[in-house]
Amino acid sequence: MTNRITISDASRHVGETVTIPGWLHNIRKSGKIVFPILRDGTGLMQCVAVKSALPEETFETLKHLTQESSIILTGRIREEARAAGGFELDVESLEVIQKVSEEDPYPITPKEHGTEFLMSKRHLWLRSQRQNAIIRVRHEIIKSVRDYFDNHGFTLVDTPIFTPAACEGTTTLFECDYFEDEKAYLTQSGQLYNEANAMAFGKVYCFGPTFRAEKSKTRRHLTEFWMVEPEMAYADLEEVKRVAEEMVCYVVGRVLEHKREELKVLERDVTKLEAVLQGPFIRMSYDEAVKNLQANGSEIQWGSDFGGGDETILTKQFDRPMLVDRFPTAIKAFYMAPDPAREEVALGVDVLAPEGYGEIIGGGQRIHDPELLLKRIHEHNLPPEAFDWYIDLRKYGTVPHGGFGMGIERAVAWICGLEHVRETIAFPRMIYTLRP
RNA sequence: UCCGCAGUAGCUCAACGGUAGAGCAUUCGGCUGUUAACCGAAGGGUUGUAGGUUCGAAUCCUACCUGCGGAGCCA
Repeated sequence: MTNRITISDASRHVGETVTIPGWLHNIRKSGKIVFPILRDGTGLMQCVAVKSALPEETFETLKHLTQESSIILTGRIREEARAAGGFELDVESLEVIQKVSEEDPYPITPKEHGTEFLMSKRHLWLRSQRQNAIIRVRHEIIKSVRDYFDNHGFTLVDTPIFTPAACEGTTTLFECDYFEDEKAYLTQSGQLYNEANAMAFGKVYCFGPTFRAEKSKTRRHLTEFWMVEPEMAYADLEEVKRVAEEMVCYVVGRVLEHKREELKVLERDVTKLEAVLQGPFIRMSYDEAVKNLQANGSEIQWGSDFGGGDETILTKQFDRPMLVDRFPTAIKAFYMAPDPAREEVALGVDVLAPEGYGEIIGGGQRIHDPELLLKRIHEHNLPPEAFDWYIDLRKYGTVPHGGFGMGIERAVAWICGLEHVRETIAFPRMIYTLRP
């Protein structure tokens, strides 16, 4: 018969006696009155326990509780301007599920800690308000990405994690020895399968984990990350760009609409996110981008890819994301369609997030001409027999098509305004980081 | 793999060739409106590891280990 609620619902239970199961986030003591801060995963609630209003044993037990002890508090909810959340619970009774030992107290104290230490306690760090807010924003981003595609005629067709060969030749792959006759690798993109699926369903997307065995140690890289990849039949580069822009705007709008509190916890400057929706994204060709960079002090030459600093120089000039297209064919994947008007550039596009965040999306139009595809496979020294099914797609009713991939963690880092992608996923996997 | 920076109490840091210290956390005491509460006291250390220089090393030198940042590659 207990009136069990969550802290996020407190405003609807003012004046009621309720029960909230949770954990002791912190406690402040002042003689005969104590203020336990209860955490239940949905928020924080300041509670008040007055010695004179409680049995001696209850008060003493509460007073000596340690941080993160699991407790169930029962009391009356009251509006209270002095409490952080605007509501307060007058404690009437207390059930202790477990008191955390004084000899081995909760390691994450309400003071400063370094990232190295916090990462080693990632399983506990997730309980903090800030980490909680990031993961909740991540959830909203993923949900809105799915909603966007679901509402625009895309069918979810997930692609395999085990693959027989590299989707894109250069990057290193994780090997797996289980399968008979040949080695398997963890996927680094669902794109090739997506193309088959697009010919079967028209518009598709896949959403799943991706693995890159790169020796990268930067704030933008994870070894295991999540990617959403739409692919559309009868679509050209312009359509790919249109969909990418519309989707990003939808996602940013949804986060602004539903996750204001979380953005506040993260101290995110929401005007920066609102600016994203104020007008069309900046459109720039690779040629223009190179000229822009050279004029701003970069040593980039036409023909090479952007360095990390280059993306920062470009994106800091605008308050909206940029669509940079028509990269040199030589630096792009074998399946990227060349511009018919200019063979040396490919119909590829990157979306660069503002404020220096850089690339969050890469994509473009694929080669649909069978002869050209075969030629490119040879030029890239790829074994044609490994791509026989992929070549089939060009033999049986080939059509212009394209799509893109968005890295979820990079999108989360940008929208949350984070320094490093490692905080955007509950248990990040990086080189040298497998635990916890 | 390469180039930088850093490892001192559970945590965040100080001491920079001459007795290892503070704040937080923990314990005890005080306080009926606290907001990373505050005030007083106590316990807590093989200074990342192994060598070397020196009368004496947390401090200087060498190697290694670990972490962080960057490059390449990418979402």
